[in-house]
Amino acid sequence: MSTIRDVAKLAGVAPITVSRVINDSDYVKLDTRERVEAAIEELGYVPNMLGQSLRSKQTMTLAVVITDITNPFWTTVTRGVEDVAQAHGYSIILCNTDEAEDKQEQYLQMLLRRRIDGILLVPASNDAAPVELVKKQKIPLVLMDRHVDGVDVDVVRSDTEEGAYLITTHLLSLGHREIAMLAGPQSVSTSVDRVNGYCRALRDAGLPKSAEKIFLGKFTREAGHAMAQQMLKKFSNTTALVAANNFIAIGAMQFFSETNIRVPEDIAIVTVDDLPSDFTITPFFTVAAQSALAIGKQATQLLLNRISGATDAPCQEIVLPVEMIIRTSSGEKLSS
Amino acid sequence: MSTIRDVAKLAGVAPITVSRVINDSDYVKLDTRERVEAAIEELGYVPNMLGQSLRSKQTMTLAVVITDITNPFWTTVTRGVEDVAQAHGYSIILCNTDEAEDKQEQYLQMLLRRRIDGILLVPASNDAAPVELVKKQKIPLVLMDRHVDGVDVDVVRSDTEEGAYLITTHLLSLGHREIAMLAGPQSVSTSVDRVNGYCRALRDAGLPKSAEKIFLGKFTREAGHAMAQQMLKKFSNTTALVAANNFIAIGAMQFFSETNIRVPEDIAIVTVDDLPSDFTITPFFTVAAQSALAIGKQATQLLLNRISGATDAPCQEIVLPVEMIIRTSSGEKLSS
DNA sequence: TGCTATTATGGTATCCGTAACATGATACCC
DNA sequence: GGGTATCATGTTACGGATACCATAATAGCA
Repeated sequence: MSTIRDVAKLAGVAPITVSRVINDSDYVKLDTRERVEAAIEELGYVPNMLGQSLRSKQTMTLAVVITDITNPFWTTVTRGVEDVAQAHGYSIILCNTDEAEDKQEQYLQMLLRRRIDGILLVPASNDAAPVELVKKQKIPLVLMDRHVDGVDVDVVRSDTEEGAYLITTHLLSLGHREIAMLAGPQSVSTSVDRVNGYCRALRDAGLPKSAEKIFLGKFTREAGHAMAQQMLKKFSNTTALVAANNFIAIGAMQFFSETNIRVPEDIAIVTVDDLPSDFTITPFFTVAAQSALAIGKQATQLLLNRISGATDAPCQEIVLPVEMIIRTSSGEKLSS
Repeated sequence: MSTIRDVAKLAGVAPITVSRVINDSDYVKLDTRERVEAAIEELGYVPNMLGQSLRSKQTMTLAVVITDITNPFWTTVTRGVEDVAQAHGYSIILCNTDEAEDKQEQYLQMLLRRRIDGILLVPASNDAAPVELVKKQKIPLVLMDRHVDGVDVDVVRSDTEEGAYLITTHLLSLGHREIAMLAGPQSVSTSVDRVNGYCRALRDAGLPKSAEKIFLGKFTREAGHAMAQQMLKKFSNTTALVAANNFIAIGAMQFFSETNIRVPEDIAIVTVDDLPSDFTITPFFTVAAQSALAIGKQATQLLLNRISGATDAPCQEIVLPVEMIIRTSSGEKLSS
């Protein structure tokens, strides 16, 4: 693969002149420019970005560190990131942590070595250490979807507490009183926030004691299945269910379907996070929908502002609104 | 951000000694090593991979060029790529072409500038030019899912022709005779292959003339919706439908649901590509399922072999088997 | 003609890490 | 003691592109 010097030699000029032609950065006589361009063409020369980056201290690369690209929510977030990044000439490196802190740590170290221009991180846990690690190296960082306690850092997320509040309140308004919650892990802020929203709704309805039917697990279909089973065993009088995300809801649905429990007739379900409409024939779940695309786009925009120095305001937390969409899974108003 | 020279100065050694410590590459006295490590710690030194890459001519980076990360099929392919890449110490750069040739071209140029070690490409079209572009620069390249005519290049894909054949034959075995096909674009090999599988099945059943009910569109829900509408207008006696992918199937389903046409009672549907089980409560479609994960993994493995020089065999085409899964959308055996 | 402004091009050093080679010190053996 | 093998560290140059400074040629103007 040829270098700028090869091109220079062939065109009979100095390397710097070739550089000027490539970057349109300075005076070059038309005749010289044409000779250089011919040489570039002849050699199939492609500028080496490594050299450029070493000099300019810019890699034009952002990293997206998410938990799992297989999850349509992160997929959509990533898409938002990619769109904005690409429009500004940045490429993105993709990292799946699988919610594992050691994998996350490993990835972050690697990203620092790569001199990435900025990182978009969905923290695997509430631990501040990884955030500190990145901040110490002065690499711009924006958290997506989840916040981390005790660190000053930019965050772009949805108002997921409000989302859980809305859907729980909806169940209450339909007459439900025995409402269980199937949540995610305690180490993840979105899980905690959703539990809080659920509790607040019950408190506001004067039913603080009901808020004991909380099950902690993971944000997965398997966990939803298992938690639904436990829940029914422990609280058989439950008439409605708040799932902390769509996978939990689907897992629970599968359990109910296996045990011939009808939804919403026997038990009503609401959940946070919609399923992408492209994958569903008839949308079924009553949900608190958040815009994954907006999270990705806004986070990237903020990150790019930090990188360019356009925004030097103190760290901010951007909280996007959620929207409740009422469908069939929450059922009708209870008659009794 | 500190450099190897800063560390060397602080530890009172030459830069190369620091390099030796970092890479464990040569003799270093224990006492010196400790001094260097202390200096690294104190400065928070992180080696700059740009310098390393410039020297070693390896970026330890692969690119995944797919059409849309929002599509669960590509998502799973990407996941397979990431898993294998990560296990071998490679990072991946993600590119969405949206099936647009100009976007693809732009991305490929950028990847060449970045001196990526290898590219995993889902070609946006049948055009050989982009493949030639990459091959000219001697960058290892493996195509995924789709093949391109007239170029010698590695390909890893599913036997999608056979998949379409299987599901069409299944419809025939149920007694259907008026079977339409809703296909993707003509410029994409998987679309053409699936049409061919459909035609072969009809030919084998002695119904060559039936193979005229072919509609070409895109691999999207919207296109599926539109094609289903056209199809019924043109051939109202159709009793069964072969969709070229799951999005088309879902779009068609939505159209039928809007117009009160029952599936499978009024019209049976089969499709290529399963929906990820995590997103579905009760799987509905009879499908020819391919393993997206396997495509990603195998393609990456092959690419890494090419990069390391382990495989210097001529270009190969790896065709993975598909599996038919019979569910409700194809219905029962026709009584008449 | 002489002077400054603009245009056009090149030399050298630098970004950061490491390969290649060189040197020096210690250990070991006959 | 002299010679070789191993250990330990350093010097120099290079990978590819470009910022900075320098130089030279042309243009413009009094």
